[in-house]
Amino acid sequence: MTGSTHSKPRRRPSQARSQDTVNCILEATAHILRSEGFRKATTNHIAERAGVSIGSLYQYFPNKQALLRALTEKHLSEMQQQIAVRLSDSLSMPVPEAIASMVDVMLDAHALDPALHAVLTEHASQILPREEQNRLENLYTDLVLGYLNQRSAEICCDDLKLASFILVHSLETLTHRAIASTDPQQNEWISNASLRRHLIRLFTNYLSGQ
Amino acid sequence: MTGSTHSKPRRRPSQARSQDTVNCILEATAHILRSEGFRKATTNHIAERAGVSIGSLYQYFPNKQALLRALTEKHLSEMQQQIAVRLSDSLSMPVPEAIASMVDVMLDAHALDPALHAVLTEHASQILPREEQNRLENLYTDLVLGYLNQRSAEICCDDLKLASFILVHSLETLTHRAIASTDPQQNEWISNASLRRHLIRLFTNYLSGQ
Amino acid sequence: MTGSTHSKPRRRPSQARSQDTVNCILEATAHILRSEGFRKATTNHIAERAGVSIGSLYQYFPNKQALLRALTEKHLSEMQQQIAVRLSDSLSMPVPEAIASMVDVMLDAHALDPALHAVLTEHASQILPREEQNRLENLYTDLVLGYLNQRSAEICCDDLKLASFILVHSLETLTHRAIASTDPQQNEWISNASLRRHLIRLFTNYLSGQ
Amino acid sequence: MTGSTHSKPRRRPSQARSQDTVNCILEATAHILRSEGFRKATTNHIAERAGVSIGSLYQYFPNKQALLRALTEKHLSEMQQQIAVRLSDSLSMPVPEAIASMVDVMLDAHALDPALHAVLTEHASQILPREEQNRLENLYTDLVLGYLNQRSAEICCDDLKLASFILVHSLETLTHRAIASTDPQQNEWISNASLRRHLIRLFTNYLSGQ
DNA sequence: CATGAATGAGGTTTCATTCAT
DNA sequence: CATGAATGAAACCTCATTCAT
Repeated sequence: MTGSTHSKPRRRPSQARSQDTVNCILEATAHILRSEGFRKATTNHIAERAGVSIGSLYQYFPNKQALLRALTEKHLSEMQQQIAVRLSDSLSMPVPEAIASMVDVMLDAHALDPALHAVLTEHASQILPREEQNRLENLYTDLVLGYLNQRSAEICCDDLKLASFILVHSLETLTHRAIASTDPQQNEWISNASLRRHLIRLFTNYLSGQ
Repeated sequence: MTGSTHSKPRRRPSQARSQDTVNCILEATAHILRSEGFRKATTNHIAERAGVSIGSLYQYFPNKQALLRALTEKHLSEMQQQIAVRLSDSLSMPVPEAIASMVDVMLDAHALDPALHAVLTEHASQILPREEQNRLENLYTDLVLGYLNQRSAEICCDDLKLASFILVHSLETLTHRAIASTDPQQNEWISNASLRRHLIRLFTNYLSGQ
Repeated sequence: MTGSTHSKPRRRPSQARSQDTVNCILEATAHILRSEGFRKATTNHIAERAGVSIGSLYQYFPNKQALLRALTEKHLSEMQQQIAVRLSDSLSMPVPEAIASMVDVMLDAHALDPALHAVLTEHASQILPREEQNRLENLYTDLVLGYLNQRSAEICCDDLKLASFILVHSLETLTHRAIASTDPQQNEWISNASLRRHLIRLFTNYLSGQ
Repeated sequence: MTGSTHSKPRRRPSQARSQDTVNCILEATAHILRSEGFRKATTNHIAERAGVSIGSLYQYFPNKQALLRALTEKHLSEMQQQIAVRLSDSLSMPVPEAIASMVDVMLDAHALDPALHAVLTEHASQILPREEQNRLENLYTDLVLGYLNQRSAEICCDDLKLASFILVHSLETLTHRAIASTDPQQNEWISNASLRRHLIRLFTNYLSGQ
């Protein structure tokens, strides 16, 4: 029984320490971005907060950009993992259910780490090359476009590409702004339940409207 | 006789020159932001481009933040001037026309200086304190909310505040992304005309839908 | 009497200060290179020794390379100024006198700032791009080659290009090593007079030999 | 029975492996110096290329200087081995043959590993203390001086020490520059055969000239 | 002895800001 | 008021070296 399911203690010790350090650095970066903002995320500050020397940071990340990129990719891939699985389910549903599902998925995904998401999104242009930014955007619009094409019979729309653009971006912005807003006043009055209801209506009426 | 030709130039000579210098600096800042990006907008570079000494720049603006703030406020107030006048007209129209008008106003406003608008928006958090950002946001949502309240009879909606939030933010994002996007592929397929039509339908169906 | 010959006090004050600073930085660099070596010539150390802030150093030189390049060019141009004038005189003399003159010129030129010359020569590859190094080398070989071609009747040699290569490089190395050597033992026994005599004989016999 | 086949491999197992590691590190250093230059020769890079850990490198060399010194000494001793044997033969010949032989020896020695020789020579001051550099230089000059003293009857020269200085240094520089030059233009036109002929004439005429 | 993760002093460079002229 | 030379804190990053495993 070499491969029992409950333990992975045999990983090589050196690599375990490395992975710890890497995680430590990434988590420190995330923490600083969340609580102190982009400008305070200097490599020295990150290393200090991670409890490692500046040299260690540069052992694992060739430069600051790469560190931020790695964090962004990790964060986005965590969101995507959530999203991809559930979205593929949605894509077999009829329009109203599919929209409801999409909204739910998006709300949940943004609830994962809203503060970090806000900072990373806001500074995307300084972290990722435009090409990569577009790739990420198209990832969703293409997914939705595929779905809309499939269901075009139920949809009253002359430009499905534009429709997916509108759906994805307004959904993204509205969930983002509603959840990530650190303004206590706003957070208060936007309940997830009613936001959900409104978003569903916004999109349903848009696609199926007369 | 509002403008006698011979007396005006002599009035407040120093103040006029001051205003010139200030405008010069602001325009240089805007130009650099548009064409070279946020990172290249150093105070020295701005002063050089404006044709004034760095010392003069600091004569008129206590620090870089203040300069960026002033530019942002100028830009937003120019947009608002356009918007406010025409929006107040819209506010007396019935829902469908009002929405069409709002969309038009927004599209026009963003067409004013899209590149500058993109940069300022993206770096808002580094320019304005959150408080000020919220103030600007509420400026629109409150305006729209006021209108929706006035027309609540024609609207099928249980939370007009949330509705105005949704309207303002998705309108803002979608026009912004559609216009300011520098991705040639996207610019190509999003025609203003069809975007306009879709936005109108999105919001009309949302508010008046069953 | 605005232009009296004994004073130049009207130069613009700002530019005078700048030039002072630049000279100060260059001299500090030269001093450190001479007395502490290439490795100790850090930008911070240079600025400190020059009595200016590190910021000032970078106001006048975009980077360390440029500073070293400027110093090298200044040094070489000072040497060349000496050399060029006198060498052009030599080029009209018959072979034996021309060689004697060339040796003298070289000895004098290297006596200008031997320690600095040694360091700059040794690290040329880190200061100048190879292309520039070659350009400097060819400057002399071409000059000598031109002379040899002109006097080819008096010279017993089948390959004047190779001859000029040999002349220039051994002259350069031998004067350089003899003068710049900081080993007191060697400096002692190589008198300029006898070195001069030997070099002249070395080259005269080479060119006019049977 | 000097080489029994079955016993040798077992002798000093650790020391043999040590020597292997040391050679490996030295060869890696040489390779990097030759192909990537002095600046890229970092201890970590060397260790990686040698296939040993950075810790092991420091097991065998107390610091980077010592490593470079060891490599330099190894390289020079390999050159010297070639030179010493053949030069001692030359020293019994009459002047013209001796000079021809010296030139040949030098050309061959420099052809051994010209790229490495170039790098080590250029950075000698950062590798060896001046004292050691002088020791190496004198090694040759003293050898040649000894020969010249022995043959002083055939030589027309008033200062044999200076003569050996001139011989050794110009021979060294000219072979070095002719061979190690990476400038394709120069490499092309300097054929070893004609360089050899010219060097022989240069030195022969110098020593035996009227 | 081997390993390689970790260290941190110190290098280069930037840029908002000040202040003597 | 205008100028622009000067400032220096602070950012990013390197690499020789150490030391726990």
